[in-house]
Amino acid sequence: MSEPSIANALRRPRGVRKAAAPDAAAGAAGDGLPDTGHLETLVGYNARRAALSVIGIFLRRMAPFELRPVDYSVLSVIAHNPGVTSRQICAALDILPPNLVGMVKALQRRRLITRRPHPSDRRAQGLHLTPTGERLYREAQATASALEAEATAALTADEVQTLIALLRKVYRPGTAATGNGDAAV
Amino acid sequence: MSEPSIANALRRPRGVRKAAAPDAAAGAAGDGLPDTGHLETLVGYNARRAALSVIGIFLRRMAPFELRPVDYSVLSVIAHNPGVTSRQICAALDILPPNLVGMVKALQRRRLITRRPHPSDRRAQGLHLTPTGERLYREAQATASALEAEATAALTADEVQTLIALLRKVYRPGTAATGNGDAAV
DNA sequence: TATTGTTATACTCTATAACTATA
DNA sequence: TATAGTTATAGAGTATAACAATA
Repeated sequence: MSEPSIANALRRPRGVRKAAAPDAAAGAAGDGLPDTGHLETLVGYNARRAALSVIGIFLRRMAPFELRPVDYSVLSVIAHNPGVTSRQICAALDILPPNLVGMVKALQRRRLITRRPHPSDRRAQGLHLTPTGERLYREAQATASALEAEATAALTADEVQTLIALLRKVYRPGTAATGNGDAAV
Repeated sequence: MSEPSIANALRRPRGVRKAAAPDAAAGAAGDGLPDTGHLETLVGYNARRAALSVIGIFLRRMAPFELRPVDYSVLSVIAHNPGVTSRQICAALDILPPNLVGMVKALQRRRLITRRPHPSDRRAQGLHLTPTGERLYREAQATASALEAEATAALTADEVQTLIALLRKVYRPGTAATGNGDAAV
């Protein structure tokens, strides 16, 4: 109820360039950008900026589908796990149950997903993509791949794989991630 | 007023492990975690998770100083740019001016920073750390370094530098970042 | 006319409590 | 007693409009 939220602790930067100076007060106010050198040595700061950069591109490219990153994530989990329950999605994406309700409702209202009785638990309901949802998800997934390529245009394919592997070692220290997320190590 | 915010577009995941399955509906509800393999191939998803992981550690370790990431960033910019103006901080950290006002007020109320008339612009005021602010920032900076080491414990020093360089190439494609953020290339 | 800093405020996102139906 | 899903709501973060003082 009071803990500063982890997710909202991320700020959103736009175009910091390089403008180091021993004293920023010289000259008129608003001259050049102040030095952020120290912050740029921190993995947290750089990871946040990179994430927000990619998300900015995501929002722009996914706008035609009216899918925010979280909506795409939910659709993706349902697409690859037909019959998955809300509870499972919450656990996988770390969404709190009350906050997922509205998203599922909205996707259902758009006729992208349906809910069917769970085979063995009458409390739960399995989520599935509708044919419309499958079509839209297929296009969205292609767009996501294209957008990722755009976001990482400055990197080689090998560098992208290295980057992903290193990021996983940060947030999932146990797993010795080496590759593309399917097999290997 | 209506555009989905970029910063809040980041969600906060916690402990996704690996539990691929062709159909998640089998078994009782809430069995294992559904497959998130596709999402894990995306730089955006992984960067977000890594950033949130580091931020979680940051919040815990910085709690004694009562500094959120944004507060630490603001203090850091002031510390390394004495006399910097609010406007410059906003530009460097991409904070909107109305949202910085409260932070500056709070830091001032805690006697960590002071505001002095700007030498050449009577509209602006230069921000400076107080001796108290300098002491606290020094400790906070040491804690930030320690916390970064903790957050990247699974990586070698070289891997950390590689990771930072690659992240910079994502959010700052122009700059051929190679090293530690001070000099080089 | 443009900019710095500010107030007020609306909107979005995140988190907690509490309830129901079922296990 | 515990869990899936839900409602309601509190709290934190992000965004825009508009203003006074100064450039």
